[in-house]
Amino acid sequence: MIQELKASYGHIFEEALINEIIQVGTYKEIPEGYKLMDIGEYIKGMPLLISGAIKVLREDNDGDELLLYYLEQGDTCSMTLTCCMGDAKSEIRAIAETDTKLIMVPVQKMEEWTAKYKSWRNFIFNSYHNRLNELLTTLDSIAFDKMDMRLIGYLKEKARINKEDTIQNTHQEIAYDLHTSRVVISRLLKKLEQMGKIELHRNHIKILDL
Amino acid sequence: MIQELKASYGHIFEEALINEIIQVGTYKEIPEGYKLMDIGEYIKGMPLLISGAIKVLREDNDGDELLLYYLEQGDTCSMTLTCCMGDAKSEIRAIAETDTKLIMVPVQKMEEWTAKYKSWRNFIFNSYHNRLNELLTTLDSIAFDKMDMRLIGYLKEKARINKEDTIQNTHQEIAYDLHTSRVVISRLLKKLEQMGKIELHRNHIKILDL
DNA sequence: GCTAGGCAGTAACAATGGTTACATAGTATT
DNA sequence: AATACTATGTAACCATTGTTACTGCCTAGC
Repeated sequence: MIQELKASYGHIFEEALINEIIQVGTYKEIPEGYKLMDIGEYIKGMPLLISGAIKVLREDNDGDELLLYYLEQGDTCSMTLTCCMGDAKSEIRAIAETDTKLIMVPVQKMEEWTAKYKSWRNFIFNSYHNRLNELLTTLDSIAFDKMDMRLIGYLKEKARINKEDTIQNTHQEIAYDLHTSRVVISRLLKKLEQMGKIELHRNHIKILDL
Repeated sequence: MIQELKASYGHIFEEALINEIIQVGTYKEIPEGYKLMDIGEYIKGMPLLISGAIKVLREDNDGDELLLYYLEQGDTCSMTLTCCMGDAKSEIRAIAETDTKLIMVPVQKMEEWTAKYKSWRNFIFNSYHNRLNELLTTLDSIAFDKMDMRLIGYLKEKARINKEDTIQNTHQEIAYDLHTSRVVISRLLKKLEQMGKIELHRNHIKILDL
């Protein structure tokens, strides 16, 4: 844990803070698909991501989902950042996209460290800033783009996150993430294949030239 | 300024902080329609709203707009909150929705006060929290609702913000805010009128029962 | 090999929203 | 009052997306 913490956060946190994290934090390895947080749940701790990726989702009234963004190494969940103020419930669902290593920090420490460590303040403000900007980017694509562009963006981002040029998902799963129907995705994917941009296979999609 | 600051923020900021704000802040009265901030601009100060409302917009590649949310009394612009970290440019446009009174605080103070005052930390974290949640609500309505529901929500919110049951806007202006076309808005408004929910007039809309 | 279940392809159709075009009605300017 | 401008009403049409239904295909389990 100590080595991995230093590798990921050593350059942004001061020595004393690193030591405090080591003392109160718990190292966790999360398997792909594990649900870290659900809507309406109370927030217990804040995760500092060391490796892997977490997908953050929003849910509509019918229980259908919409992918918001991914958290990666060096990120934290900004939704947990306000938990220390009161009994804030989660507005989002978080699921491990890949096997993930992280350190869980008890939320009580957050307020304390914010007063104490400048590097922690910077980290927290940066996190908020990044999350807000990610949300805006997501909102842009939903509000301004048509489904074909959203799909291309989704495939690119997914490939980047998983460090592969193959998307290991069914059309149905993609449809859930983009909040549309399987038929729509199949239709658009077929068009992309005909344009020579991807190759379609059962349960996976090979990206050629997006 | 002092009285108005205390009336709006006296119950959340400690005495010493109020005094600092009085020393370094500048009181401003902003007329309706004034552009406080545009996309790509560097952020100079953070506004603490005393009265009035500010609409916050996002822009697409064609220069068309989309209303994100309103800032009201007790709010601050969370986009400015990260400016102190580096040279962050604004991602949004902010325009006074009504005549607005606010206090501008130089951004350098933010980091200093975050270390020094617990009430300031709470305020900042609360602001981020509220802004994130507002953004999520906006995103929900764009992603999950159809235009008729978005329009109803828009009219309700606009009436609430302006403390009137009359919306002083043309169909074209509403269309801009919702990122759609005037014809679509006219069509839907006419339906709402036929359902007895609103009354249409030139340049304004009377809300009956939304 | 056979079968059941999940996955993908596709057609046909419906619903929603965006576009163009034009008519009409207020309002302001002269 | 004549004119010009802006706001609104509405029809017709198109594009995109969503829905339903049915097909065949692959694969795991028997």
